[in-house]
Amino acid sequence: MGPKPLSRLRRFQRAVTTEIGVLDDSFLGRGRSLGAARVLNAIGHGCGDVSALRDYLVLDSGLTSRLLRGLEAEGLIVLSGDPVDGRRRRVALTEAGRAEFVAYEALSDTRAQALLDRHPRPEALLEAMDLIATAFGRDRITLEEIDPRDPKAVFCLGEYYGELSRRFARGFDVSLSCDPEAEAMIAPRGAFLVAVSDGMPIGCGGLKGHAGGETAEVKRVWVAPSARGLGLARRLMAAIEARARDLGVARLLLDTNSALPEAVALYRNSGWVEIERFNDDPYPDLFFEKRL
Amino acid sequence: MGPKPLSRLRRFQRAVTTEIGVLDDSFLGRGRSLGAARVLNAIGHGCGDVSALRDYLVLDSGLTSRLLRGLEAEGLIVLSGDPVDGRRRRVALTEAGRAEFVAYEALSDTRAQALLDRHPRPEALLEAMDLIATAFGRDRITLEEIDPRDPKAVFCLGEYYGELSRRFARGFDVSLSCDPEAEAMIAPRGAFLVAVSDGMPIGCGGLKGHAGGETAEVKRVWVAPSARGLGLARRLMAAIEARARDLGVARLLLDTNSALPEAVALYRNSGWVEIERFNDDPYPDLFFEKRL
DNA sequence: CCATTTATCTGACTTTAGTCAGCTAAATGG
DNA sequence: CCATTTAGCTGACTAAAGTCAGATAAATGG
Repeated sequence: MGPKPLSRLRRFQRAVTTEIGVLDDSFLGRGRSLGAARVLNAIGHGCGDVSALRDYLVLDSGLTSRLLRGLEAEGLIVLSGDPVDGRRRRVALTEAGRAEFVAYEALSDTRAQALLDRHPRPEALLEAMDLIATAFGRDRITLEEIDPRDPKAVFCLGEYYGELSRRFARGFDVSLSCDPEAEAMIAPRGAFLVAVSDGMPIGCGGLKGHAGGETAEVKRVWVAPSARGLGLARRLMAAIEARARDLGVARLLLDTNSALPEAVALYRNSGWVEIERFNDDPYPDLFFEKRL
Repeated sequence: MGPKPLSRLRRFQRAVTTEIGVLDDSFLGRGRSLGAARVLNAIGHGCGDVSALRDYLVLDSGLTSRLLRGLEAEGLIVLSGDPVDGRRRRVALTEAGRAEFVAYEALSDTRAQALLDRHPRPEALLEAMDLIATAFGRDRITLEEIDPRDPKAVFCLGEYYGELSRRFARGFDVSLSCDPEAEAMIAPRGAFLVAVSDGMPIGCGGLKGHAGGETAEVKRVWVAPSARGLGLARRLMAAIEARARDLGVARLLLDTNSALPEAVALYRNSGWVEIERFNDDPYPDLFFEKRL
């Protein structure tokens, strides 16, 4: 019998606390206490008001106040009253503060890079890190409707195409497939959704509509390998269907390939019905329909 | 262009510091400071003398002394002089100390279990954790010569057989293969090595010898998926060859299968020469020799 | 308008972590 | 044997983190 799950988790904990602890050290060494550096960093990352800061860093209100006073005295931040609620205070970096923030970022980037450089196969390491980060943050995965030409969307589509060319026996070439024009996947004709976990795009799905059409197509549904098994594809499909209903679509179509059995299984057990081929795209070999 | 390696690493860092921080909290909440709890824990995990403790926890000698004094006053530990070196001091848990240690362990096990339970596919998560823990601790991977019936060896062999049955088109059944008797892989006839990373077995390899024989066979070389790409197989092979030389072996043999191309490539580029079939085991289809 | 709540600030305080110099006793290397 | 090194102990000290009880001013709910 091998190592138990708990002992594996504990081993991971030991490994990570030492290695990742080194990254946290980059908050020291600029003549400021860890607390002050953490506050400066949180502000740099967009914590615009004091109460948000307290919540984020889980600090006592007295302590927060004192740390802010210190940074203010150094000329790194400016505090101002909130125009809406006079009790609240807003906080922003000064020019000097931004410079300090950038210096901290550079420091921890250097250390992070060193950590990656020491490793012979960084890509495998990063994939494992993505999986863990996504798993830990899975309650905070959000779906956002964006332009399909947005960098996040472009990233997802690129990964999607790459995966198809790996999984299809004869590869995949976008230019041979019916690549929908961007306008077809933007409201009011259609929509494009990305799933985002802590700023990182981990899945997508498009609704390709026709002007005023009652029929639309679901296209480009993809979930990052690190996010599989979390029910994200189902959630994306549900969101696309809901959005289609909003846009007045009565009938949804999609085409897919039997080389993607997980996707096919999902369609079959969520109300989709197999139909005859409805286009002459060379890649799909399975066609589905769903009435909304 | 997708997320950069650094931002992926930083995202991992954020995810892990919050989630793993929760596990560290289990060191609080028993009325003792974090430092004292860490010391108690290290002793419970086998830090038998004070200098080892200091090294492990990276503590100042004065601070260590004070923390030990505190635990001693609570009646949780006993200090004694080292019989060999009178300057050193040995430390052990008392009955009460062991009870406290167990209570801490139970606390963090509960939290760790909760973390695993929240996840829909714990096995994928644990595999990613193993990969990261092994990668971070790769400078501390040790090779140990053990009895092939030791639980660590048995675990590795089980994983090895499982992998063969997955990779061979017609599966793998140990009973049909020439399973070496344990004595053949124990000195002076042979040897069995395991690679250990922070207590976890992550690879193995056996040297199967004949009594007083000049020829021996390399068997059961396996590296855990989480440890691949670190050059561990090469290191194991080198250690087995060195051990073979020590035992007076002049010629090494091994059989393998073309379904394991990484292994075959390793043999070919490290001095092994392909030869004719030398046994009637049904599984191998490639045979190698190396003169020492 | 008034009582209550909320966000922030201040001063006084404690605990913890960690440093440093100096001490003792044992071991080590000629 | 003696000078030096090493392991551990102690006391004095500092910095950081965190707690707590008010104080103040603005918002909120009748």
